[in-house]
Amino acid sequence: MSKIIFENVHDLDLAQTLDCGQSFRWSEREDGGFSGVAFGRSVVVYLDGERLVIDNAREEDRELWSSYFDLGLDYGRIRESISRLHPVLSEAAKYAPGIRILRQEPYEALCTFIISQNNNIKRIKGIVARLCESFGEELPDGSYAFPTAERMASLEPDDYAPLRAGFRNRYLLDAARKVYSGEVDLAYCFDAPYPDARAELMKITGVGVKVADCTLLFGMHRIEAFPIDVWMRRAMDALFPGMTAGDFGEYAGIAQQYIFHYSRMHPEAVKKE
DNA sequence: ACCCAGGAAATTC
DNA sequence: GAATTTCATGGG
Repeated sequence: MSKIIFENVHDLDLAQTLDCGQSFRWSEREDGGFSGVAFGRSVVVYLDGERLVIDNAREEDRELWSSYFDLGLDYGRIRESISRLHPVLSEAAKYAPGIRILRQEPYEALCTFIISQNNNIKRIKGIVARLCESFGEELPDGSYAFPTAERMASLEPDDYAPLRAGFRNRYLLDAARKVYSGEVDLAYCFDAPYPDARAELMKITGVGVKVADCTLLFGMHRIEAFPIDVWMRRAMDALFPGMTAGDFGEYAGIAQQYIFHYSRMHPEAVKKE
């Protein structure tokens, strides 16, 4: 195992990106790095100036990690572009300029955002951790991969009880079975027209518009997606009255992340009364 | 005891 | 059909 190093990395802040509610599998270490698992690889990542270091990684996975952190996209340019759309959006973008949209595993994004509904980030992380420890493959360092749809589809509803995910248990099972059987085609969602991709995911019980949008944004890198949850609803009402998802352009998903993060950091600015 | 949490299904009007 | 209630669980 060795280090993969990416030079001249801009517009990346690991805390803003890994701890902003798009992924639930990273935890910050004492030394400021983050440890986590993606694509069945357990690594530690940290920033050293403009060098992004992926530790405990294999050199052959260089492209995988470049893709995961979306290093091919110029976020500085995009931020300039969307900042011109609205002055408040410009403020929000300035507040967390290091957010990037990760390219997570589609099935993992699907499951974690099913778990996210009517839930909070701290508890989501706990349920996801128990899901991986219960049904995911154990990795050499003792951590766990995200479970496969095949494994999850083979279980019975009662097997999900230890996750303490409540009413979401049957949603997870339905997602696993439809993905494993091919009834829901995740690969199709990468390139299909947006409404069709969304409809494909909504064939799953427990997947509505918002969970579908999050899955498309964080699992299929459909950055035109603009998920609206309770925080975004408040922000839209308070800061962008009259505007809709379509007004935020082809990079709406990135704008959405700036707004979501800004709203959570400034609850008084968006909460009514 | 009550309210809320990166919602969606089930029920009721 | 649109509006309201319910759904588990845990923390404040």
